[in-house]
Amino acid sequence: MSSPHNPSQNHILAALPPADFERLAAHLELVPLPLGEILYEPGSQLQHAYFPTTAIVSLHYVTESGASAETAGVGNEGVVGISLFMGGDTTPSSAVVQTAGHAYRLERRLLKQEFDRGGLLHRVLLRYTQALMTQMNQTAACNRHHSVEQQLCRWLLLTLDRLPSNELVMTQDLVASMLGVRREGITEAAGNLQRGGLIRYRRGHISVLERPGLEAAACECYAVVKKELRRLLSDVRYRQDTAELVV
Amino acid sequence: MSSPHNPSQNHILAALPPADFERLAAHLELVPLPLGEILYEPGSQLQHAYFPTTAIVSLHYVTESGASAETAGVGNEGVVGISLFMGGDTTPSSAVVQTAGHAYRLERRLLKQEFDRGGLLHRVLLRYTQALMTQMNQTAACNRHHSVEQQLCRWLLLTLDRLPSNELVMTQDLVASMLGVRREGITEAAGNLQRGGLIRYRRGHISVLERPGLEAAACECYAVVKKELRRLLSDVRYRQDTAELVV
DNA sequence: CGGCTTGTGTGCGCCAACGCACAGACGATT
DNA sequence: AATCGTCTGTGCGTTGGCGCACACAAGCCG
Repeated sequence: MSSPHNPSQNHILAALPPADFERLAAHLELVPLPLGEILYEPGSQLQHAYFPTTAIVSLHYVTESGASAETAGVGNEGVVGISLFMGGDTTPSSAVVQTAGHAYRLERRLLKQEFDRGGLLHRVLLRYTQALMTQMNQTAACNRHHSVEQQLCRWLLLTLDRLPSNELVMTQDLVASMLGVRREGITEAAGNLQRGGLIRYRRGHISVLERPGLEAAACECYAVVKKELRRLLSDVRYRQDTAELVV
Repeated sequence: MSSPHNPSQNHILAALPPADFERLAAHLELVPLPLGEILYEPGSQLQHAYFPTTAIVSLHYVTESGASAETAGVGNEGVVGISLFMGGDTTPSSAVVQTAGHAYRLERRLLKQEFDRGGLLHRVLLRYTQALMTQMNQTAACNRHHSVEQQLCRWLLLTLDRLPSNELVMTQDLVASMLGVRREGITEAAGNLQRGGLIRYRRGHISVLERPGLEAAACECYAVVKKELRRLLSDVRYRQDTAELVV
């Protein structure tokens, strides 16, 4: 009887105490996020914050010469639109849907209002923002010092952690543009991983076969980001995810 | 009669309305920050927030293999210790003094207290944090796509903007470790810039001769960061910097 | 003034990643 | 079942940055 969608699928929303949650729930609007949809671009004034449930959004910067690089990703653990409550309203970066799915969105004014109440949402959003900073930090260091293959592993793991299955729908070309490297570089790195039995892929589908192996092949950055996310969001209360699968 | 030091030399403190400022002023402690001093490291629990006046602090991450990379810098425009009010208390990165000087420090509890009042400090700190994120973002993209020489220019400009003079005391070795590149890479890039008449250096001293030229040689990242800093902190009121030079 | 520490210049060989070009292979479509 | 667009494999030559080794120079200090 219930929809397969539920705001509690997003960890931030799930962390709210019932009172706060109910106050927001009425204003949360479920929206589909198709692959490639742009949530915001450098100049644009963001109108909503997005709390992904099944979608994954990539935050990245596009250089003047057209090259791009992801600096962080956002899935059901977070929210897109930090700048709304941080006070800047916009950012020089962009947000693009990397994996199609759904998100609940909340109008800018309502988010601000709730944030300014200073309740748990305030606390959780700031902690999440810090986790996001860790991700950016780590991406910066990773871009400087780690190989494409290591970075691919890191990225696959981070993406996987935001998905229910162990398969992601993603062409090598797309992955390359996320990491800001050549498509051929991904072909080669992914080939190595496949030969090693860690992953398997075919035309736009990548599945992870042996997770521990992937973790070993990844640089430390994955673990650092993961650990920090857990640390920062663990002591907030989590609402049971009561979404029943509709069959 | 007055000390050459004044909390208003820090832009964040200077932005506070008199009432808030006075409340804090009594608890601000002027501390010298010698080159190389470590304000925090990955595991450590930070006890104070630091508001630099003349010092510059480098936020960076050290990889398992010992390589390091700066992800952002903090001078008199900002504050070291974001995690104190963001709620995480620590971070996986480090903060090291890059240019010796002074800072005012504020005890953790007092900072939190004032932050939680929800006054202007709250607002300014969050906006500053967003600016800091922009810096990290940009560093990530820059590390991926821009040349060592471009990055050197960006870094020189950002550092210069935090100093009163046009000379910085800094060995090439140190610059290299900031950018996470080889010392020889800096020698070469700096040599080019010197031949082009943009800078001049001698054993640990770098002076900028032609700023516009440097800006032209830098990648866009400098301008993006600078513009965002201005945008985010411009509409807050600034106390006059009344520090009189003591002769 | 001479010596020593500490920066800086330079010349290798090396390698990861790049840019380009094209062949092949998959799988959806009709 | 044939077709065609899209995705993937591979093979170049090129290059920016790395790692190492060592020569030299600047300036502090006795």
